[in-house]
Amino acid sequence: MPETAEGSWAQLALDAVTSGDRRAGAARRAVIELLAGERCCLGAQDIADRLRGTEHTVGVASVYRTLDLLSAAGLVQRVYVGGRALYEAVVPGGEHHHHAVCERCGSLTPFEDPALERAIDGLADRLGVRVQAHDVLIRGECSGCAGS
Amino acid sequence: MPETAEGSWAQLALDAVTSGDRRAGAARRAVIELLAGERCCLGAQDIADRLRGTEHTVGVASVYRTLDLLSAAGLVQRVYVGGRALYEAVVPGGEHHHHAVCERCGSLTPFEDPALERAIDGLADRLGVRVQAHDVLIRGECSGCAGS
DNA sequence: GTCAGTGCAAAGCTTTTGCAGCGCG
DNA sequence: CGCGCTGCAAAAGCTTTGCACTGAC
Repeated sequence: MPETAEGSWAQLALDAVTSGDRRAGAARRAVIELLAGERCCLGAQDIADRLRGTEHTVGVASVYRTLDLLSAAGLVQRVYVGGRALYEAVVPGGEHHHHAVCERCGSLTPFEDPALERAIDGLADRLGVRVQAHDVLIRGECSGCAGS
Repeated sequence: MPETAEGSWAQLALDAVTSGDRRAGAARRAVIELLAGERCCLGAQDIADRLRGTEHTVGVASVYRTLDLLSAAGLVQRVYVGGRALYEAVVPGGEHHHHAVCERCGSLTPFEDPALERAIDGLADRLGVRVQAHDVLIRGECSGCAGS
């Protein structure tokens, strides 16, 4: 989904996955294509299931292996919610967002907040750690569920 | 570990666990006692293992059941790191902190930051969600590992 | 032609559930 | 002395690993 000046996320992902002596098989291409066209987080099993009926069935193992590769390259963000891992395409160095999960209906809402990012940046110095990444998860009730 | 004016966290936990028609068996007492004397996060399996050699062996199932109870009462905080759940005693309404995990050595460092809390509070209004809780996890390299 | 990638199936882990018996209140 | 709690073991998920085979380069 996200576009950059140099090319689409899908292109970046393909590059990452074919760098070195790596090769781009059908499974990797299929996973990347699906992820590129998706706006919300997906679980590994979801990805395999969605690909099952299409031109090429992809095994769960290949999904995990591809996601590991992309995650290491900083091209997918791993979000743990409710003990499960969800994956989402992100452009490294680009805008980055977090999620609010509704405890009632389970819906996931993405959001971004500069003040939050600033607070975390400031923290890095104070703690004396080299921050590579950070995850924020808000848990509560979404506007739809709060009314009932 | 945390103390309040009304009593220790252990007492609060015991109260929570015996409210209504609930009873405090040996397993619940043992888990609460262990958690009360621990300053860092523990996994469910860790808790069961530590209790194995003591006066009373506690089954993993009882550990999970006790943790669920305490979690629902807001007396333990669940932290997902690396796909596993870790548990930690917290005083509801008291100071509350988050964690930085070192990607190199796996060490977990607690921290608190008012600016971060303010940013999240401000977010609640803007998003239109009723925020019940929030998790923040910083991933990077701790000061010890960053040098090498 | 070589060797990385792939799907399937089996294994590994964490967490949940079922159950007979124990023991708290 | 009833009913909730407990430990054990089995089950249920999610994720990883092993392996023979396919197919990219």
